[in-house]
Amino acid sequence: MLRNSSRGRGRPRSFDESEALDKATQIFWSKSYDGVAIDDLIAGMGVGRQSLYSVFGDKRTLFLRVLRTYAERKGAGAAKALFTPPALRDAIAGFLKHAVEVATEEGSVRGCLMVCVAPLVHDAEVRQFLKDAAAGGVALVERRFCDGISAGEIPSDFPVTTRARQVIDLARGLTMHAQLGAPRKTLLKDAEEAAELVLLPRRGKAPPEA
Amino acid sequence: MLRNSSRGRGRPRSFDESEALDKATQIFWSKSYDGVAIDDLIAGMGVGRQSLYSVFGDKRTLFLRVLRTYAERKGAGAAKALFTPPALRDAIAGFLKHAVEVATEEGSVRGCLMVCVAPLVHDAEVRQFLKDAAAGGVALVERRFCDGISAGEIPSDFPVTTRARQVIDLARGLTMHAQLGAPRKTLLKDAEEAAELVLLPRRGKAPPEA
DNA sequence: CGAATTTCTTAGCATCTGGTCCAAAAATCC
DNA sequence: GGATTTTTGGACCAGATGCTAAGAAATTCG
Repeated sequence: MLRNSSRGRGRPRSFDESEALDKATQIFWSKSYDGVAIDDLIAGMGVGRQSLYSVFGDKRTLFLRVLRTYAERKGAGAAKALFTPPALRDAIAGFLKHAVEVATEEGSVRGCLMVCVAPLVHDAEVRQFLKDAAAGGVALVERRFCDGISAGEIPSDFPVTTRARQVIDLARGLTMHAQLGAPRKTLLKDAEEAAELVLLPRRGKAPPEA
Repeated sequence: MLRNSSRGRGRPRSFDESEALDKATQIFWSKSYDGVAIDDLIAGMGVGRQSLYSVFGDKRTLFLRVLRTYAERKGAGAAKALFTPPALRDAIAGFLKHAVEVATEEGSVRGCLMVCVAPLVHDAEVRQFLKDAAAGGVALVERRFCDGISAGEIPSDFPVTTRARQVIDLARGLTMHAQLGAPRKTLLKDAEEAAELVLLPRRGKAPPEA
């Protein structure tokens, strides 16, 4: 019953746990929870049925773990894209472009687990996770806006929370377009335009000097 | 084999076709294609199994019909919200608010069939339909922007296509928030703010006089 | 009324679903 | 080598799945 994570007494595993998890991610991503049969997972992950259940638990548990891992990774990438560039404008554009790049990666599935798949999993825990993740994303962008205010790149009355939410919405929109098959090139341009939009000063304010 | 749509020779129908279709819409909407079993439809639509198949075809066909009907209705509502108000700003705000209202209607399911459910139906025809519908939505908003240019409400270099796409993206974002449980009041405010954002003049241009 | 036509009801089918059981295999510890 | 521990592979299960078949019921036409 116990796990043989690294070295134990029993028979060694014939698969790599995190590798199998990545495979599972792709499977859920491409077939969307309900469309995935256990047999799909077995075939795609290279794990026997019994091993799957004893290592990852049942389907729902596995999906939750996949979702958490995915979110963690994506969150890290987003944060990097957001806080690395010194200029606010590059940061926001980079954030949106990052979303596009992830959603249009070659060899992977189009779209995004959290935008296109998870929202309609009929499960309270999944829903709560998504809420929290969305709030986290907004908070991240908001923080970056605040940094921009400190740096004098945007006026101090910039509606940081509202605009942060809008950035997330636009990112979602881009991701959905990606899933529907829009070409990466177009989407990257849209991302730039979205960044430009969301950085516009409020009505009645003069634009800041670059 | 033939249909007894209004008056014919055989036994009369015991259900109203379009009423049953509305029920089906609600069912798909709340349980998302894969989650719907034929028995759910039978129970929810008040139609016998055999009748369901002979009148509506199989599950996929029924869903497609539901989707088309839904889209038609929603498109009409959106056009009305968009072209009724004389002021451009009210039109855009109204469009977004309309989306929110539909997505948060009491007694109905939260969200939107076309935003939250259909995107992950793994079917070429459905996907094409969604693409076309999205393009149609963008075109509608774009046309309204053009009217706004004619009326002198926005400058003639206003990026109508880009902004139209962004309006649709923001509407989608609002809808997804609705599905995740955001209160209508908040969403309506967000819709106003989104309208404001998307009507901002481009950088370097002075705002137009009201 | 009887023939024709259409819909309704019940039963059933083959397949797939998520999940469990159990014995064999492969490693370590003594 | 033998006991112990863990993973593996396959058989298996009860229930749900989408869909079809066959006959009874309800209506119109002659």
